[in-house]
Amino acid sequence: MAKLEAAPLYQKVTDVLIGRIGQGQLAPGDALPSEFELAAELGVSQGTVRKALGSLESRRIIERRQGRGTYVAETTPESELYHFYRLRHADGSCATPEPGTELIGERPATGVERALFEALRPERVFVINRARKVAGRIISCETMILPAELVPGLPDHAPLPNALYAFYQETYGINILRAEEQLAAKAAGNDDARKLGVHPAAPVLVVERRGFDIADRVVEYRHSRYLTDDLSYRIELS
Amino acid sequence: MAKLEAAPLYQKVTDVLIGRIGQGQLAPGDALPSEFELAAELGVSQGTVRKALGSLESRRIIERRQGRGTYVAETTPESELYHFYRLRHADGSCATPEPGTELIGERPATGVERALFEALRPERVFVINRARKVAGRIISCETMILPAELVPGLPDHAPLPNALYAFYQETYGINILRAEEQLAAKAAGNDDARKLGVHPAAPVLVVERRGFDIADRVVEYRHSRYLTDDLSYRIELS
DNA sequence: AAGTGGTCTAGACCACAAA
DNA sequence: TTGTGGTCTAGACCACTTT
Repeated sequence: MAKLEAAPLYQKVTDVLIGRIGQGQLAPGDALPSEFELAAELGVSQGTVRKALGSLESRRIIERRQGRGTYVAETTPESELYHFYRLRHADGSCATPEPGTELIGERPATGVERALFEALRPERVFVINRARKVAGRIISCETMILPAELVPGLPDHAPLPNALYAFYQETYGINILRAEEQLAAKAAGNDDARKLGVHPAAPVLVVERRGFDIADRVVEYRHSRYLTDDLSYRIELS
Repeated sequence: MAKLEAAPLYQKVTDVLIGRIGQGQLAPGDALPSEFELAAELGVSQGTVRKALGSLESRRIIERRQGRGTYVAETTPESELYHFYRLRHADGSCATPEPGTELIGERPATGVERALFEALRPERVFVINRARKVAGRIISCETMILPAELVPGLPDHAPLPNALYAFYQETYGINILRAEEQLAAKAAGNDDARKLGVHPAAPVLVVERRGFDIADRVVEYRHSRYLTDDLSYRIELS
């Protein structure tokens, strides 16, 4: 016999809900139907719906509050800052960034970029270059690259807010749920040294990030260079 | 009325099992009783035991295999290498390290160290200094500090194996489940430059790590310096 | 065939939030 | 008071592994 019905029921429920959220049928902040309503609608028991909702909650796609209901997760500037923004002072407190310079451009995607955004294979990309300060001193310069069709009219929103991921979500319904990063210590080099106001041989922390959306597609590539003389990049491995 | 019975039943079941594993009553590799046996023994339903086991599995404290049973997780050198060892080649493959120099010492704990290992407040600590190579070239030097009472007779095991966390577990029953890290790019400085064979101004990736055991106590402090000219430190944020 | 974990159901009761 | 999610139970059946 061929192997049919391989996926468990709760997985199908999960997929249905991810589909609705991904398509914008359920927007961030919206309430989901109650467990019993979903169960009736999808023809499964409440326990099965619960298991699916639990899985979505653990992936921070939804939020559940006893007595209130279940809601599509919103990326608030505060929560975003603490999830993917890792820069901290020596005492462990968040090194809140201030806006510096910003530059937004559009150009055709290179072959490398089309391979990177393989699920979307964009013709064109937007490129954001920006620098940020902490306590008045420039501490980072970053380059963000996004498929143009995902974020139409991006330059119209300049200057972009500090918490970019919350902005992507509010404006374009793009929800970055996880990221893969490669870190290295490098000499600044001439360009970055000028932007950061340091010597070209000064060590900088170079972070390459790929940001993945709800469907696990790469939707943002980010190349950041940080000055970590007084700050550190704090992460947790588990 | 005072707030009693605050913790849900499955949480208590989880705690009981963590206790048994933490005390060595159940050692890595051991099979747990079946769900029904645990349920009968603890006076709860099988579903409640399942929820507790699911929580332990998601924290990688146990492993469950359909048809086989439930086992206390073993940190194999392979799995450890990929969980907490983050160094990768440019193509994404694991940069398998080779042994370099190694030096183990013992000394009284400083005040800072007693504060760091606050749950244990050790009188003495072991200090491991070692360098490692990739493709014949020294790429890291690391300092590990552990409370002496946790790892008695540590120097007798020299030279220590490459996968230290698996060694801690097999030899001392210490299971490091998660870690917090602070990363920064710094100039090598004279000492590290000599150890790593680079110029004192060369950029190195400095990683400070606190390793937490099953009871969420800090059991290892690690200070690593990596050369990231050809390698990168790869992590996932979620 | 026997025993294990994996899925699914149905229903009870509790805790919390809002009207 | 009503409706929501949170906990807990009891039992059915399935899938996998070992004997």
